This record gives sequence, C-alpha cells and structure tokens, in this order.
Amino acid sequence: MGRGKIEIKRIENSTNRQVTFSKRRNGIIKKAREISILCESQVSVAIFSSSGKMSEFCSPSTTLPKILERYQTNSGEKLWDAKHESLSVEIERVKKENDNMQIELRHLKGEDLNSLYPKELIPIEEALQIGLTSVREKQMEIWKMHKKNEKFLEEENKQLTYMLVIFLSVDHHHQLTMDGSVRELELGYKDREFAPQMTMAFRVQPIQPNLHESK
Amino acid sequence: MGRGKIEIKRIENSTNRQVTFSKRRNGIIKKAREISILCESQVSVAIFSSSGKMSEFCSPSTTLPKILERYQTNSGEKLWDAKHESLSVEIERVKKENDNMQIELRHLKGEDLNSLYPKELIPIEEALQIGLTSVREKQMEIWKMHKKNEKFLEEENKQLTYMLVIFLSVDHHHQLTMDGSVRELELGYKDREFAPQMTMAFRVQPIQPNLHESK
DNA sequence: ATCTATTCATAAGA
DNA sequence: TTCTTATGAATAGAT
Repeated sequence: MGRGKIEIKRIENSTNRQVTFSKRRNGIIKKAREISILCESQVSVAIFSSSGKMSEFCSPSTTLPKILERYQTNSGEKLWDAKHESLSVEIERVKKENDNMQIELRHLKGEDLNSLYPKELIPIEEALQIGLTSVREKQMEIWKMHKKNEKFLEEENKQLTYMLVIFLSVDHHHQLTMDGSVRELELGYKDREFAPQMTMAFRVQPIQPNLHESK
Repeated sequence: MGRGKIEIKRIENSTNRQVTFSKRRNGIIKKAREISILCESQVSVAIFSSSGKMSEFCSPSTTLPKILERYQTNSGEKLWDAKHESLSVEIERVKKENDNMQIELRHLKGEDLNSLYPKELIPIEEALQIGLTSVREKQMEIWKMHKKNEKFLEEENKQLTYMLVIFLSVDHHHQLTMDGSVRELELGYKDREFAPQMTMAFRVQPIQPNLHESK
C-alpha cells in the first residue's frame, strides 16, 4: 500500500525506517482502538521504537495490570509471579517462626500452660529459673557497681574537702602562691604541684559509667 | 475499506462483530509483526475477544516480561510492583515483629542483659517471677490431680476387693444366684442389684483424664 | 508535514 | 471458517 510494494525486512535507510515506524505505529494504534470499539474487545499494545521511545494503547474501561492479569490466566505464563512467590514463601516462613516464638513467649509468661504436656513444663521452669537467676545476678552486679561508685565518690569528697581545707588554712606568707594555685584550679588544673592527682580524681566520673543512662 | 464504509462504533450484529473481530485481529497482528521487522522495534499486542479468547503478539528476540519491564520503566506506572512492594512491606513488618520477640525471649532467658537499662530489668524480673509462679502452680495442680486420681483408684480397689470377697464368700444355698450374677458381670452389668454402683466405679477412669497424654 | 499512486485490509456476500 | 471482490484505508516514496 504505497507507491511500491516493499519487502518485509529491516529498512536499511535510517530516515525511511524512522518515518515508516511513525506512520505504521499510528496505524496500528488506530486499528487497535477501532477493534476495541467495534468488537468490544480489550486490547493492549506497546511499541518501542529502536531509539527506545514507547507508544502504547490500552482499551478504555480497563488497565494494563488487568490485561496482564488476564494474560497470565490465559497463557498460564508466569510474568511476575515467580518474584512474588518467593516473597510469599519468605513471609510464610517468617510468620511461622513468629508463631513459634509467640507460643514460647506465652509459655514463659505462664500463659496457655494447659496446652502442654506435664513433662513439657519442666524445661520451661528451668528456663525461667535460669532467666530469673541471670536477671537477679545482673541486678546484684549493678547494685555493687552503684555501691562501689558511691564509695569512690565519698573518697573523692574527702580528698576534695581535705584539699580545700589546705587551701583555706594556708598561712599568710604563702598567700601569693595559693592565689596562683586557685586561679589554676579554676582554669582546669594545668600541670603544677597537685594537678596530677586532681586530674585523676576528676577522671573518676567518666571511668565509672553513668549507670542510669548507659546502653 | 471494504464494500462500504463503516462507522467506528460497536457492531450490533453479533455474527458480524465476531467476523470483523477475527479479520481485524489478524490484521493488527500482521501489522505488528511487520513493524517489528521493518523498523527493528519491540512490540507487544494482546487482544481479548468479547468471548474471552486471547490472541497475542510479541516481537521475536524479546519476551513479554521484558517488554513489561520496559513499559514500567518508561511509563513510571506500577504494574506489578505495587503488589511486590506490599509484600516487601509485609516482610519487613513481620521480620521486625520477629526481632522484637527474639529480643524479648533472649532477655527472659537471661541473655543480652547488658544491653538494657537497669530499670528495664525490673519488668523482666517480674514477668519471670509471674511465669515461674504460674508454671509451678500448674505443676502443683497436676500433682494434686495425680494424687486425687490415686486416691480414687485406691478407693476403687477397695470396693472391687470387697465385692470380690462377697462373691467368693457367698454361701452354698445362694450358689445359683451367684452364678447368675457372675454371668451378668461378664456380660456387662445389666441393671440388676449392685450394677449401678459398678457402672459408676468403672466410669472413674474416663472422668479422670490421662494426665500424661492429654493435650 | 503533505501529497498521491499504489498496495492492502476488509465489509459484505456467498 | 474461508473465499471472493468491491471499496475504502494505509502507506511508500516523492515533495
């Protein structure tokens, strides 16, 4: 249909090919629309030019996903279900794992015990006993740390008090030196005289973790 | 194109419609094949007749899934990814649930306690305490049931022994009656004399569930 | 793009 | 469905 018959094979002239593509693509889409109206059929057409541009037609009253759904049903071909299936399997696996843990948790919390054989109670009791022991050991440990920390702080206080007393009771012919020292204290204990001890003393806090906030 | 021009609207005559569908469908698929060859383009056509039959064309060297992949990329439309995504979200949700339970379980078992704030140990200890109490109560309950059952069986034994003694010690001028009674005993205690008590006695077993097998 | 000679597709009939 | 054929549509090549 044209000025001459053409053989159905790749058009070598790139311009011709481009033009022909454009014309025929419109033709196909027009025909697709016509058949969908004339014959009440659902049609989906997707055409990609060699340059990658896409044209499509999808009969009104439907959508591509619906068409694809029908396509799958009709052809039996798996378009995307393979991907979905593996995900579904994964979900099932994880859910089952979930259920098992849920049951275990409930048992440990003393729920649904009637669904167990008497002898199944024994490992649960043991687990609870172990858990309780561990938790209490941990609490004891924490308590000890608190106590140790307290002692440390008390010791610290004593030292500080002692040092303050020294400062405050120092006699007059050392006045100048003391003033200098106090100033250094305020400036952060740069290395002079007792500065090393002080630094150590003030490091106590960081070395002992904050027991209420640490993770 | 034909013996007369036709308006593009639903063909009312069902036979005509069917014939037209068949012809035009072939035409479209032929054109699709031609453009794919002439212009090196990728084409996908799917046509469903109103009766539900499917025809399709897909340019060689590709597959529908590939075409669809390109379609999605080009159109930005979600064909199956919506489904895909919802499944992924579900997996994430379930996995997270899983993780939380896993952590809770580990804590109840006395593991990973270092990752907790001290005050978080308290509800865990309480839960363990409650669980342990429940499990032990259950065990106690079972033990009591066993004991009760034992007593019941002992009582039973006494009764049976007593009855046997009566049978065996019955005097000779009742010989005939006894024989009759024994036969009845063997036949299943049809309603005579002591039969009601016996029936009750033999019901004891079913009323007391089998404590080692019941679920 | 638009034109137009040709080929093609197809409506109607058999 | 298939064939036939008159007719309108599509389009190849030119402009």
